[in-house]
Amino acid sequence: MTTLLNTFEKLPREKQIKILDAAAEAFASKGYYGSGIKEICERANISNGALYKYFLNKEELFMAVLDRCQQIMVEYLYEKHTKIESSILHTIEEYLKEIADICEKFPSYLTVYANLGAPHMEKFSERFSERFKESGKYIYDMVSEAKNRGEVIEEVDERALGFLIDNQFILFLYSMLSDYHEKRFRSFMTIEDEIELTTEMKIAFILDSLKAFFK
Amino acid sequence: MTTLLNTFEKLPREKQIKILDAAAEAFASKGYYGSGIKEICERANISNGALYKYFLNKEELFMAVLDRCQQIMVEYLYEKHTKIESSILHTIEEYLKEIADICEKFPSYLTVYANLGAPHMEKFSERFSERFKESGKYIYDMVSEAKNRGEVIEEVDERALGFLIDNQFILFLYSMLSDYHEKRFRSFMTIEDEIELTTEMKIAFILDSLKAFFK
Amino acid sequence: MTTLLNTFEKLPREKQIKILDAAAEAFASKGYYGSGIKEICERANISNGALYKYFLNKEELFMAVLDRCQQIMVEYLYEKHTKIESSILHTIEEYLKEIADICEKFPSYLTVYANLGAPHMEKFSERFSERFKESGKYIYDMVSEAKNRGEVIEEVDERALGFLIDNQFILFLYSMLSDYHEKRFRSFMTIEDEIELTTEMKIAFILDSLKAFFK
Amino acid sequence: MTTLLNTFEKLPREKQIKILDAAAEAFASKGYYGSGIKEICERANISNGALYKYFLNKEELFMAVLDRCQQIMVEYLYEKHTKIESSILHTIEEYLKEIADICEKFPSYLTVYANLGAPHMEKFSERFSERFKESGKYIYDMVSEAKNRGEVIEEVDERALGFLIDNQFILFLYSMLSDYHEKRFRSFMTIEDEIELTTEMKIAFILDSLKAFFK
DNA sequence: CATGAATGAGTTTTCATTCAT
DNA sequence: CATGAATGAAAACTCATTCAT
Repeated sequence: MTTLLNTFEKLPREKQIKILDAAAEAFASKGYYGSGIKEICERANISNGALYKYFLNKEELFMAVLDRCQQIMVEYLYEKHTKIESSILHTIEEYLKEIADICEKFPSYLTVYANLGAPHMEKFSERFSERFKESGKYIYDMVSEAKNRGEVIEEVDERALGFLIDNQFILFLYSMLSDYHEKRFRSFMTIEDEIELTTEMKIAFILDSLKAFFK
Repeated sequence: MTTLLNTFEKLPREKQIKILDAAAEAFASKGYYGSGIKEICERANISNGALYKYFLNKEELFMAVLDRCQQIMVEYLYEKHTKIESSILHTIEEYLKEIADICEKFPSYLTVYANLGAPHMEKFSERFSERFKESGKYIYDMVSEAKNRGEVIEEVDERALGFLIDNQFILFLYSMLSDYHEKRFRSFMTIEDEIELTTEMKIAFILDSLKAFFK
Repeated sequence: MTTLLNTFEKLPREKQIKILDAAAEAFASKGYYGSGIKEICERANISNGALYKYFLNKEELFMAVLDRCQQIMVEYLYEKHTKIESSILHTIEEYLKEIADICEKFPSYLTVYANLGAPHMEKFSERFSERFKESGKYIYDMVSEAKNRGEVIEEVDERALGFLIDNQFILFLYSMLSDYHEKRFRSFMTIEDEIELTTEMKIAFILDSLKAFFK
Repeated sequence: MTTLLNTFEKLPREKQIKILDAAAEAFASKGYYGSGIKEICERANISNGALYKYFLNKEELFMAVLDRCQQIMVEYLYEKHTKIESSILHTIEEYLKEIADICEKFPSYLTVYANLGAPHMEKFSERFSERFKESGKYIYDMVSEAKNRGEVIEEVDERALGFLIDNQFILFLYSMLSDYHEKRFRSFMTIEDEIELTTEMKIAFILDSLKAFFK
């Protein structure tokens, strides 16, 4: 009488999280196809069969992880920024800090989410296309309102600036999660491998790159 | 006395390319773990055993594909731009066109390359860390020289601007290869799904976002 | 002081039947190995655990279904024919009609029963070997009495005729339950696939094949 | 370039037979769903993977076994009887002997074939429906010709007699393969369990049951 | 060298059975 | 007693890799 997902939903939240965490960790570190059900179950300390009571198959488990990704991003990123009260540069800084924060708190989920951009993940990423419109709208509004408040230089189109800012966000996010993008960051900042590259430094660097847009 | 060439290198270049193309197509569309040796051999019209004569294993084959990625990028992207003769905005435009061009010519290789950023590809991406320094340097130089020519506004740091421009390049590249990033682009440009989004429109949009930096 | 009834026997007869019906349907349509406990429980509207309170395991459940098969056959087939009052040909006709009847009333049980003949069911069919003697005896008696009444031609051995008649019964039964045997029937009657083959036609055909034995 | 079945067809006939034999034995003794691929491979002395090179899946393997069943029956049963030269009773006797013969030579295949009549095997038996027409035709012709030669009593319809004879054949076949039907046979012959029931005895019994039809 | 059949450990998934609540 | 979540061995099937020809 109950759907399969309900079996999972009936679990204590703590256990749900443990399972999703285990899956997210696996998917983040080995990718979808590289991760095995067995390993995930071991990490989550549940039996092989239990997982298939909770989820119809591996795909559904992955989807559940993606749902939690979105949940996390909404809860920690978007909901915190419903009101833009201070200057846009400050807002951007706050936003970057927030990104850094959730990347530290939920690296696996964010990684899984970030990897959706790969072409062979199209099958999974489709369900997220709606999110872009929201995200795009959010940044556009931020810029638009700032322009109304006279904070933004006249010469630039709000949408184009929004896109540019979002690109900075995205690649900052990537740099928090992948060595590859971290190295790219270092390279532009001309920081040697031995020297530590702190989040603050990265944020300052990004803000620096953007300040020409604001009065 | 030549260096001891391995069996793959002894093949006629044409056949080498055919094999690498087949592999790149598979890896691009299905990812590393999702691609099977059998399928690649069939696409390349060689026998299963032959592949293992040419490459030690799947990993080595993937590495060879990555090497060709780099080769392509050097040949088509970097070597074409050793001299910066015209205005920086024009140079950027040319560069974006070039990116669009190689994405159309070698979508699979570029896709494979683009996906290296995923954390579970770290094992493979390490060998490319050197490239960033070059790439970073190249863009930095471009900006630096433009600044010397007085094309760039004073307020912005060359490295930060270089990073920002490179971010635009990267996400433009991604948008050429993945639906996911294409949709993100559309979302910011507020273009409906039904309307075609041409490369020219994207390039114009990016240039628009950057022009505030240049006099 | 009653005998120690097991839990199943303590259930209201109605519920017992519901469970056995569910099991019989599953076993008939998917075979013993193809049927799942879960599905049976769902059909019977009982919990998974309950079934294991009633039966030691799947095998015992199957045995219980077989017992009900036998019960049904005794009740509907054998008990109805304790007295042979009319002519043997008429008795045979009545018998065939009875077979058709219970096949329509209890197709699942009859199917399960019919499939016991398969060698991989030997494990289960052993407990029925006794039944043959009864059944054989019954038919033998029928023929024997008819012979005494002078209805049967002299040249034929009662036992051999009994066997032959029983074979007709059995394959008629099979034809009521399985498409395969139905098709065989059609083939001999040279009836096209499109034309309906009624039970009456089959019975008439069988009687026709037997009438040479009777005066 | 080659279809999957061809991989199997390329094997030396001996090995093909060994694999099909192993499969037939398993399917005969445990049924389709009760038989495991692993066990079959072990019996055939091939690896698990090899089997999947030869056959797309378990179903295809089963089909191949069925094909061999048919092959055997055609080769040993039908082809031997293209001409009916002697008296029909003698022909029937020969035919029964032949059945006994192939049952002894290929018990597994015959068993698999015999079990196709079970309703849950409908999925597989469909492809054999054509065979009935042939088989029916064959027996009908045999009876028909005998009638023309004046061997058959007038009162009986050829088709009905054909059906009756075929029923005897089928249940004789079953009795060679399954204990269950063997016991049924015994019961009608009133032979004790301890006494051996030879094939000759069974054949004689059947012939006895049929002789009333022939002059 | 090239071939492609063979291997077998590994994958995802199922399911009879158990057991805490 | 009843429940249904949990178990884990076993199923069908895959695939990177090897090796006889």
